[in-house]
Amino acid sequence: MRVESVRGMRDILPEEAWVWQAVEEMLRQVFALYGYEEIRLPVVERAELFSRGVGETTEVVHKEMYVFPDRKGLELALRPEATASVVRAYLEHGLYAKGGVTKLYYLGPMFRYEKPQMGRQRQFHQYGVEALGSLDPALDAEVMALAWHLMEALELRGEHLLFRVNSIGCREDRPKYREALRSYFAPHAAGLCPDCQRRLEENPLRILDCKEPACRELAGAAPRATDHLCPGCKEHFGQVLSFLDALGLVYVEDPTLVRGLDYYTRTVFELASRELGAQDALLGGGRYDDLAELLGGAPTPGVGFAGGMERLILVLTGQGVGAQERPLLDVYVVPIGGEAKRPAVELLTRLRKAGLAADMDYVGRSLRKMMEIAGKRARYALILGPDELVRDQATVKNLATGESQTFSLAEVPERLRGLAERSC
RNA sequence: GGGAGCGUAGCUCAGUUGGCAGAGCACCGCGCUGUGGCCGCGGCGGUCGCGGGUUCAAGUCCCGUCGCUCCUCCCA
Repeated sequence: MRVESVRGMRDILPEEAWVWQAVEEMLRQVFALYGYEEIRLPVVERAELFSRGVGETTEVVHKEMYVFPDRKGLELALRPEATASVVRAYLEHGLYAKGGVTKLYYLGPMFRYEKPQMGRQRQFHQYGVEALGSLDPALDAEVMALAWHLMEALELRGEHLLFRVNSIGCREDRPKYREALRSYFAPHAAGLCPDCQRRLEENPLRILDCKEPACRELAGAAPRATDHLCPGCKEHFGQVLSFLDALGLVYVEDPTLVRGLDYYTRTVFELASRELGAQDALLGGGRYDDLAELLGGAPTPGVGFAGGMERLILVLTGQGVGAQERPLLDVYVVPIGGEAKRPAVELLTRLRKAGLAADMDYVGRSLRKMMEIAGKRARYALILGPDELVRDQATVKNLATGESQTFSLAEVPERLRGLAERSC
């Protein structure tokens, strides 16, 4: 049988890849507006980075991570997310030594062993930002504003987007809140779904975002994380919300919002789209003030988020982005007869050196066919036949208007550049 | 991990109670090597996902398997 790609890992073909490039370009521009610089991280890390950072008991780590030993038996993992790597790199290279807030962004593939479906692949791609070194609630709000700015820059229609925010407190608050949840749910344990009965012991916070109707109903009246915050966390959350208001950001406070990664503290948020079906989270993030310590570094607060490229592009194409024309060639060179081949090849090179995107046929297509290809792919056809050659000329045809002009071979690249610039 | 549906040409899909493998689009050629879009004619293109089974005969029925899609789950 023919060798095929691995389940959950797909190719992004040119017809789609150019949309990715355009989106990535837009993301980079907006990141730069907020003072973020790119960091490029390895795709493979020590498995320990994630079991310590993201949490041994999280689904992402203990059920979905690609783990394998290298040839010397070192436990490695394909990264399931990038925040732990960013913090690892921050500590490893002493980026804190520069003082102030370190703002980093990344783009790249992540890996999780899940059942693939629409908007969920085993190799998927995330864009994300991390701001390290400040506890300031204004920074939480700024990170969220940046996320919203991205959506606006990409012209995502706001009515399909919902920003949810919550605070899950610090490491002192969390055990207390967990206990509060346990004692609330314990008497109703029989009414919970089997998963949640297990969660009651392991991680009662996750009962809150269970979608089982019975669990949801119970969760509705459950104690709220925001009622179990220490004074410091309460103050912080209040400040975050007031900065969000000041920035004019529309959001919903959602006391059931809990994230699946253990490193989150205080602020957590999520941006969902109604256009995505079951996998509706476009991006998610929050604060992770203990992560640096979990990884053996000095205490360093941080906030950030990560978004899924595939889902972003799904929403964008759903809104008709990418339906317009792909970038065209400037020129398609059409030689007529064998004599013209050599000058055509030479001319191609000169066109390209002049900065014009140019191509020609290499499979021996008929003149008519070459013109047809030119009409589809290029703005101009450059016809080079015996008639032109005797005069050292070429015919340039504007494929949108059908008009032709004749130029001397020597000046063709220059003249075409002039035409191409005017028509842009 | 649990549940459901679907896999036929590059793409979108027909294919009757089991009886010769089809269409449209795309691609290539010709009409028309001196000019693309329209039209006409012709052509290329298939391990019917894969492997078994039932049958005189399987795209069609049965079992398994892989893949995709949806729900659940998880999250980006």
